[in-house]
Amino acid sequence: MSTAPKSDFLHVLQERGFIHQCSDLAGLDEKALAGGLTGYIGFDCTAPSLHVGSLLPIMLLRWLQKTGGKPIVLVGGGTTRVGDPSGKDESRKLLSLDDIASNKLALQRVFASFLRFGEGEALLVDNAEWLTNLNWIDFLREVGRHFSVNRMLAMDSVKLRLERDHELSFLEFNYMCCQAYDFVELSRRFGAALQMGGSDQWGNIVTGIDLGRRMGTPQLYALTTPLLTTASGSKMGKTARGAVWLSRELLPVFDYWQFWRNCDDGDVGRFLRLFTELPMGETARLEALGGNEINEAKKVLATEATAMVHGRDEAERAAGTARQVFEHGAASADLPSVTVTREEFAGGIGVLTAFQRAGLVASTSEARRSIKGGGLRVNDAVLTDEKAVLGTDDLRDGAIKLSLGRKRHVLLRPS
RNA sequence: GGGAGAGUGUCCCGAGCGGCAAAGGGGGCGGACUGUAAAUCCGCUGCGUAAGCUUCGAAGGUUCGAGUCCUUCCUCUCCCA
Repeated sequence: MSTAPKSDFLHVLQERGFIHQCSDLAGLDEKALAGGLTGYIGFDCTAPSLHVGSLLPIMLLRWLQKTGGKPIVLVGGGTTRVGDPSGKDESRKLLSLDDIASNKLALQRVFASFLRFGEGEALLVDNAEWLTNLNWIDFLREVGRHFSVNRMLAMDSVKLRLERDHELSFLEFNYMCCQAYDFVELSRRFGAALQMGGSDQWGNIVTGIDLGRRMGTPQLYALTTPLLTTASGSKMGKTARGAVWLSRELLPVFDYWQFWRNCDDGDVGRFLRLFTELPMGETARLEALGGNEINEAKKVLATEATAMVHGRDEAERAAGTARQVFEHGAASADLPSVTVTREEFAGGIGVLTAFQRAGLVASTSEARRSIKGGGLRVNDAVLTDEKAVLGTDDLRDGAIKLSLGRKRHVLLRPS
């Protein structure tokens, strides 16, 4: 880290704070400078979409492409079939092949907004292509003999387990080997020289480099990002309502915008650097805003980060909706909405049911409690009667505005 | 294979003489104060618009009554082999 990187790629990553560890910064810099650096990151397809927790690695691939490199998204179609052992106490149900396939599609869709795919551009490959056809004995003879158990035992992830006498299953041990082998395959097939990932992936990546050396690939490199926690110390991307998804089917664009808008003051600068592509001068200016003014920075952050995933138009619209709702205290037709059938509406809907239907509370019992605490509002009026029934009289511009607290609003419309 | 211990409110940790919808935290949500922030203070945190119903690893049993006692089973941890 003594000398500043010369390549655009590493220069950007360093000044924006993406780099936690690198196996050989100078060597990688040379390689990037020579042009055509191919790097990849692996993603499991266990979930129906990606959430903000994966955003950091995604940004790495994006920067790689922007600075002239070639990013590869490695989908863990093969490894997912085995089941990642790290999700331990849950009885890990094996995902059906159909689920894996549909999750993979969703993954593709998310990446489409971050990377350019096509001839000579970004690539999306599935490790099922080579992993599922492996023969156990052949694999042991050709690849397995290169793994040094001595080395693997010395790795932090393994060592910790052993020292604490925690069990480490053979499957887990092999998961690491699969990942290492992926690196070699990607090097051979596509000339990938760099694998990136979160700091927890360090051991796995380095094992891949080691395997590559023994199996005669060109020099491989590792680069990891810092583990991202919020200023209040919690893990990023999980809220009580669930993960902050990157696809609008799972999380409305407005809610995504709100997620960024509501970040801690202390996170603004870092997030601007990591999750937007604003020039450093601009991020520094915004970060320096104090007191009330920091809110302007948060709006910029929210809009920029949202634009990256959902497009500029959608982001601006979310910003506009927020302005109406929070700064003018008005309803907005663009708030997330939930529809109920006309017949149901005609008969009158109890408020408890209405709020549950809107997804603002999980159960009618919870709705009841929230009413006692004064947290629910109908058309901006605090709700006090849990027996109240909503009907046509409550419609304002064809919808009823239901609110939970100051921030969460949903429109209920008859359809 | 032998011995010791543990699994509690579907977020986590964690008390629980046979009367328990179950102490206490953390987290989360809501309210007040603010700036849609942080900190602080207060409230809520099983389902059910009622009666009531269902929770303490699983299944049985004892009892008017079981998280608590008995039996079997499952899972995890520790010690010996």
